[in-house]
Order: sequence, then structure tokens, then C-alpha cells
Amino acid sequence: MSSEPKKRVLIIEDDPEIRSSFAMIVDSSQKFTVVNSYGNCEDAIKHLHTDKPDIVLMDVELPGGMNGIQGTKIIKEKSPNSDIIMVTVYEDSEMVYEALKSGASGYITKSANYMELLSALEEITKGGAPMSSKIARMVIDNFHLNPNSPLTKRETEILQLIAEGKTYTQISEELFISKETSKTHIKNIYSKLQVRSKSEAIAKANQDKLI
Amino acid sequence: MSSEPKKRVLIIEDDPEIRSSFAMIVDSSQKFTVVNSYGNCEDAIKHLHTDKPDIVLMDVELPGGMNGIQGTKIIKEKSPNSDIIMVTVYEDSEMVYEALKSGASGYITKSANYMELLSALEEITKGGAPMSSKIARMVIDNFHLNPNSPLTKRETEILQLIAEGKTYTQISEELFISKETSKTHIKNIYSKLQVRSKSEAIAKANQDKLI
DNA sequence: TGTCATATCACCTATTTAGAGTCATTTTTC
DNA sequence: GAAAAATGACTCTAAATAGGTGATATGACA
Repeated sequence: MSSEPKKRVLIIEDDPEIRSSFAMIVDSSQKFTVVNSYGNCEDAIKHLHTDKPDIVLMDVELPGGMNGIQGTKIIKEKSPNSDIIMVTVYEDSEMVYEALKSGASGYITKSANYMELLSALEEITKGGAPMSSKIARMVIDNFHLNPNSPLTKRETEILQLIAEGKTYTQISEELFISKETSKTHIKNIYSKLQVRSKSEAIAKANQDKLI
Repeated sequence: MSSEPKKRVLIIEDDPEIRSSFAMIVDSSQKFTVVNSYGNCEDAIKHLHTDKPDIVLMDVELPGGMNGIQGTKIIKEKSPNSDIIMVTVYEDSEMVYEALKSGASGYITKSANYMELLSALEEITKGGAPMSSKIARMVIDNFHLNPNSPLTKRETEILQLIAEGKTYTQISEELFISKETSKTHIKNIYSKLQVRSKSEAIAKANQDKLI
């Protein structure tokens, strides 16, 4: 039985204590090895091509010009196959979403202990997305539609088509109604959502989770 | 030490074998009890007010008029505090997203064993969102923005404002540029995205994860 | 079972906004 | 110093929005 090569872990974290503590935990495992660790993104990015990390443990709050979210964007551009796990003290919602948009595939807190850190590495290696209960729920809740929409079924259907970029004519053709009818529905939608254009309606719909 | 009241679990699943097997597992726990189980949504919804479930285990594929996704919508309207866990054989992406939009807070497969089922119940009770590795990753990947956007920084900025429902005039005021310049940028955006209207641009931007 | 409210559908006439095409100048970036 | 990006201007056409009016269909409910 041939043993798998160790997964290459890169650590980007400005606090030297956390850095060395994380490094020790990672290196204690048979499956992972720390290829390098840096105190800022800029240095890490310079050596990306030689470090070739499979996994990056990225601090969100970093000193210098580039924070962890910007760093994640750049690392994902230069090394799309590296999986990035965000490490942070906060579980603030906006930051989590920004981090995920930038390309992170996991999200753990700095208070993570030996087991939590290693199981996050295991989880991401097998194609999962390690995160705390709280963040999992935040992310899921973000999908939920508003069950108390002011719009009728038909209006929602039409709003959906608007959000797909359809014109009045296309909507009427798709729903087998006249153009004038589409317009009436849309007027009613605008009045209920208090908007005055398609794109405003789409923005409102996303904000209020109507579609 | 006073013991917590058992969490009330409702099972909606048409296969009697799975239904009774799940029921047995749930009832075997000190923390949970099955208040009722049904073979379809309609019956479950009729008795919602007396069953008062804390957690609903909902089969996605159901016989009769209403599937699990439609059922979830209605149960969430009538009983917003019930947490719903979807149970399915498939992990197909579109169905997962539809299920989550409808209001589900967890997603497990029918092959779930004793431990997996109970830990999903535990997880949702403590405010988390139980799901498989694969689904967690799907959900997270859904957030990731395209790192190879064809748009420039300024164009992305303007596309963002379009998606917020701003008019040409508002965009030019917000960015301190002339209306004509906004129009030029937008024309360039349209040409790059191969669209011909604001709402189409927004649809494309969401589809291709540009903003 | 009638009636009331709402949703749905249709038409009309403005005015405003957006889109297509072409071109030119300045600023950044590499 | 070339290339890319950002800025600006003009014309003309198409589409969307604002404001009316009114007719059916449908469902809730007393």
C-alpha cells in the first residue's frame, strides 16, 4: 500500500504565536505538511509558484496593503486549484460573504483547537467546505426566500422573467398574454415594490428575497 | 438538573420502510420524539397546528400533488419556527438550491445511518445547518465570483450600480462622471457580455458570477 | 348564494429613459 | 511610447415608464 504524498499547507497569519501553533499542529499530521508561512499576503504571493500549496490557511485581518479577502482573490487567480480556508476571530456576516465571494472554501475561527484545525484540513481535502455551525446556518439562511411576498404568483412569475433579462414583448410571448397585460402586471409590481424600473425591481427582489 | 423537553420531530416520507426506520432511530434518542409521520405533505399540513413540530424530516420526492419543495414553502409559512431537513436520494444541484430557497435548513440523504440522522437533528437543534460535504461545497462554490471577468474595475463598479437599480444619471452623479461617459461604459459592458439591456446585463452578471 | 375584493387581462396617449452607432481626448499601465 | 482604460460628445431609434379607463374571472366569506 503506497502512502499518499502529504498535502502542502501554506499559512498566512501575522501573529507569530498563532502561526507557529498552527504550523505545529499541521506538521504533526501524517497527511499534511507546512510548505511555508508568511506574515502578509504580498510575500506569500511572491512565492506561490514555488510553494505550490494545496491548502492555504488565510488570516482575514492582515497588516499592510492587502487583507485576506483581497489576497484570496489574487491567490485564486494565480493558483485556482489551491483551496483556501479563512481564519478569523469574527463571524460577522458581511465579512463571511465577502470572503466566500473572493474564493474561500472554508471558514474557521482562530480559537480552533488541534482537532478542529485538522478536521477542517481533512474536510477540505475530501472536497467539502469546513465551517462552523453558525456560518453554515448563515449561508443556508441566505438562500431562503421571503414567504410573505406582497406579490401574487403571476407577478412573481413575471418578476422572475424580468430578472432573466426579458423584454415586455418576450414576457408576453412566453406567457401567451398581450404586451399590454405584461405592462399592467409590471406596473402593479412597481407600485407594490415602490420602484420605477426593471433593474430597481430586480434589486429590490434580491434584497427582499422575492425570487 | 432538569431535563429539557424532547424536540418534536415530524416525518414526511412515502416509503413506509424508511419512515419506520427513521422513526425508530429518532425515538431511540433521549432528546427527540416522533410526533407523527405521514406519507404525503397534504396530510401533514392538515395536522401541523396539533403536531407542532420543532423539526420536520421532509422527503423531496413525494407522491400526489405536492412535492417536498412546495410542502416546505407552505410549512414555513404556517410554522416558521419549525426547522426543515430535506431527505433525498439525489444531490442534484438545482434541486438542492430550490430546496434551500423554499426554506429548508438542512439536507441529508436517505442512506443516512443511525449516527448521521441523529447528528443532523443535534446540529439543527443547536442552530446549525446539517449537510453532506458535497452539498456544503456546492453551496460555498455558489458564492465564488469569477476571477476571470472580462470587465475592467470601472466597468464592474458600474455594473454593480446597474444591479442596484441606478439610472444613467444616478450612476454619473455617484461616480462624478458625465452621463455620456456612463453610457459609453455601459455600451462597452454590453458588448463584452453580449447583452442589450440593463436587466440582461444583471442576469448575465449573476449567471457568470461577475458581481 | 350572492357580493365584495382581488387578480387578471386589455386598450390609449403622453413623456422619459435607454440603446446603437461613431468618434475624439486624456490618463494609466506596462 | 504603444496599448489599454477612462472620459466625453453627438445623432437617431427603440423601449420602457406614467397615467388613465374599464371588462372578466376568481375566490373569500358572510
